[in-house]
Amino acid sequence: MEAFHLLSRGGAQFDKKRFKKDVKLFNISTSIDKGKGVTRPDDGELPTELDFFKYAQGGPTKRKGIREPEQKAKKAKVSSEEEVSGTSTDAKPSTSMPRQRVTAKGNNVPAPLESFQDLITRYNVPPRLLDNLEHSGYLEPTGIQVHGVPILLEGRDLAAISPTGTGKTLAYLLPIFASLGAPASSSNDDTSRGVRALVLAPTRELAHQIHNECLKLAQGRKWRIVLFSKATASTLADKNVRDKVDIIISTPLRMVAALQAGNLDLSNVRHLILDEADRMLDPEFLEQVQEVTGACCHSSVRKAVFSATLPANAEKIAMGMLDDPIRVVVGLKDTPLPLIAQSLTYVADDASKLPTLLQYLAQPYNPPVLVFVSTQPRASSLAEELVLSGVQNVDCLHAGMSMKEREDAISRMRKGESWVMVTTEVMARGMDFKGVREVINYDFPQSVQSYVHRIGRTGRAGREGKAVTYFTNEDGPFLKTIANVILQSGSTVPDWILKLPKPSKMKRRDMGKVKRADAVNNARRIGRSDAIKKREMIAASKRRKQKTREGGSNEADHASQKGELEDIDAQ
DNA sequence: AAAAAAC
Repeated sequence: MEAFHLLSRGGAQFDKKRFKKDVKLFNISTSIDKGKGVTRPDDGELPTELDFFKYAQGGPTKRKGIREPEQKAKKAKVSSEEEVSGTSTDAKPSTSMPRQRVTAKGNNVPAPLESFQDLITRYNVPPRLLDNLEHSGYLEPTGIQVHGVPILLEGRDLAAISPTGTGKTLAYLLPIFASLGAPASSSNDDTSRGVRALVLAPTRELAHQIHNECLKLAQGRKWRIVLFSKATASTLADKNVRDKVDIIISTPLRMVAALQAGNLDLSNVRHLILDEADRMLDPEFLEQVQEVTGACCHSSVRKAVFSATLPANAEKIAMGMLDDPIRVVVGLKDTPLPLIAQSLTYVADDASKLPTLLQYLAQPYNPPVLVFVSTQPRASSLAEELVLSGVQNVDCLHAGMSMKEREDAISRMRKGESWVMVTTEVMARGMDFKGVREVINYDFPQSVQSYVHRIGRTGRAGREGKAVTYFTNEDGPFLKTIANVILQSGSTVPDWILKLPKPSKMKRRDMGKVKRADAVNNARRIGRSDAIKKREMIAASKRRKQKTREGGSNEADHASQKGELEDIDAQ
């Protein structure tokens, strides 16, 4: 009984506090938005359509990964395939979201929603749920909600691909709430006993955020919605407590631990959601996820995967998990939103990054800024350097910190007390800080997926955003790939970057070898012209080629780089 | 390709 109290009390209290905070933040940022929106009314209309056609017709910068799915959809005019053009959403009066092309592929695709009111007329959804939507500021369904919600409500499996900040969470929570039925605590019916919905996410912060969203939308209902943690997991050892839980939000490993301890029964789960699906299907997570999905053994469990990115290998695994799935794609897969203004900044080498960032922060900027680095130590030390350099309200968040420190950092972020947040991949996915207008990739992202998710922390819910990515000579091999992604989503990149050799033909240099931390050179480099940057990058790419031909040693590489850099400096 | 995150 005590355990039971701990469980429900924790949830309820947190709910109210969070709810108020979120509402405040939300109101402030929307009012700012309206002002901005007026000055640029056409935003969001141009880029989406233009870009699709540019690449569908095979422009000079076409990319295989983007063209393929679109072409397939056109070639195979099978009756079971349905293409929904943007026109279905065009009819709507006014949405804060930019219009995006939607394709829904699969057997008997349910008709999209016209509005949230449709939920009452078509699916008998309790009006209270719609009230909660309205109170939370959700007035018009987004593309993924319009298409995804009916699919889930009609009990179909779904693979949903929709850009960052386009309302995926609501798209899967709404159907869960609409079809969950009576709370387990007030029911003797076996079918509504115990956990009936499970949402898996890759980080605790994201699980936490999803949980808050749940509490907001489920207000007035007596469902027990549990954010799985060490404390809550242990309370579930009591079967009486366990049977009264309706929804669990968790990271995979926590679930695995509880399953193995025998403290968890997932045999009545009817809704299973993988958020950030491609991340969850990464080799390191896959086994854990499979163990959890395996434990969801009810014959009528419906599964859905959601992400803004879904590389081919992840999609294959996902589709294998789903039963007669419908695949919905909003916008272009693996592509950032056009309303994020993206740019690349050349910084020559690692030592040049800090002065560049300090210079940036010395000018007026839009806090909070999210700064992404590649490792935990780099996050800590950069944050420290910024503080020492006199930058105000610097925060740091990575998974090496204690849970308390992590929670505090998030809370400062939510309250707007953080101006510069230095972080790792832990924050790259799913986190929704409505105020974030700028993202800086201090360290070059390690994949297109990472890039798309990182910069997707801004430009959320129809707002504009700005993303800057630093690149060094060492980042050359992946520069063109990211440049193409930028181009594809409506931003521009310097011509000379697009003329770099193909990434596939370059071999990545061994890292950590040549670190020229010459402060004088660094200071000079920051102000260099494009022409010089171009020379340096091409020289770097030549060195890489030569090195792969020779299979060269460290010293040889060092010497040749030094020589070439000195040549350039001399001019 | 590679670090991060998951407990």
